[in-house]
Amino acid sequence: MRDPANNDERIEALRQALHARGLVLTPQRRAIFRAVLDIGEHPTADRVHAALRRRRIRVSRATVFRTLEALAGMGAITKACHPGSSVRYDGRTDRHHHLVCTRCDRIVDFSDAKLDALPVPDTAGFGFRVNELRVQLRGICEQCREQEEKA
Amino acid sequence: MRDPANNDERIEALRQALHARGLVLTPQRRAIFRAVLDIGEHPTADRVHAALRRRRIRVSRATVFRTLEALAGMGAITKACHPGSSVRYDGRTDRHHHLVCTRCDRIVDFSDAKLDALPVPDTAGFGFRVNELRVQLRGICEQCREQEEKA
DNA sequence: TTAAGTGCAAAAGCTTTGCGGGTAG
DNA sequence: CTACCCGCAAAGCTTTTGCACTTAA
Repeated sequence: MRDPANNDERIEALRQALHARGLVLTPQRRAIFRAVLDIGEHPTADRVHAALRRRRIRVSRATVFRTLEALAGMGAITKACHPGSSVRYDGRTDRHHHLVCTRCDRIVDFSDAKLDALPVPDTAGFGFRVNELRVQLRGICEQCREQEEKA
Repeated sequence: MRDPANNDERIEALRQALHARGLVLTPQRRAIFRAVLDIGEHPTADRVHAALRRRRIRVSRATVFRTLEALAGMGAITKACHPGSSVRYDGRTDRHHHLVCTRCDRIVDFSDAKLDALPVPDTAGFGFRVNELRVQLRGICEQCREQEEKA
């Protein structure tokens, strides 16, 4: 997600998606969206807010929460599944998979052609309309392992 | 998780796991553990606390939070990955998979032999020690779809 | 005696909501 | 004018922490 040309495309797509709903791409929305794409690491709302402040972009916390929720609602970004206690947003909307550290809740993207080719299993009877299949590899990340060794 | 004989086995296993760490299976810990197993639906700490109160079992909120965290830490239960904003616990520790509703954060277990047989992809270079592979099917649950149709 | 365990209440962290003022069509 | 939009502050959740008291080895 550090391809600036692609980011421009996605911002343009966002503008259109907003417009289709009678909404506007404000400077705040643009900045919040860009921040999620730039940070990459499945940030929390608070992390996005902090990143914006560091860049001297003034946006209120409430607007960050509202906007991230709205962007996720219209599919411009997604919510990442995680074992922790605050919502994590994901700039990627394409099919991909996650390594999840069960110690520190870190989430790292990875891709795997075989996994991408997996057919969605039959889950009729559960009443779900399934939109996508994602694989999670749960484990312990390098940093947590190092910390563990000290103790 | 509604097999009472199995629950008894698991409580006995928990007693031993605690004992191995110099800890004790107190009435509170037993009740909290049983509640997670009985509820089944990947409850939050607060949901466990409410369930216990409904059964007239008095346990403080702090103890519920502390205990669930400890049980997860020693592997007696797990944390479920979810897109929401509060920790979800899972009584199951065996390999299984989840349907996740991206609208209401409902989590439903499902099993699939083919998925269980999936080899863990090569993720050398990420520094993770991977312990398990889980598949998530993200979508919209029946209740949310019905609600959607009304609107 | 000592360490573990719990409840309570306060603190801390995360998220939503209500409202007032601003702004663009 | 009328929505939309944002910031602010308050309210509402969720989770952790400090402390006092109890209990069991």
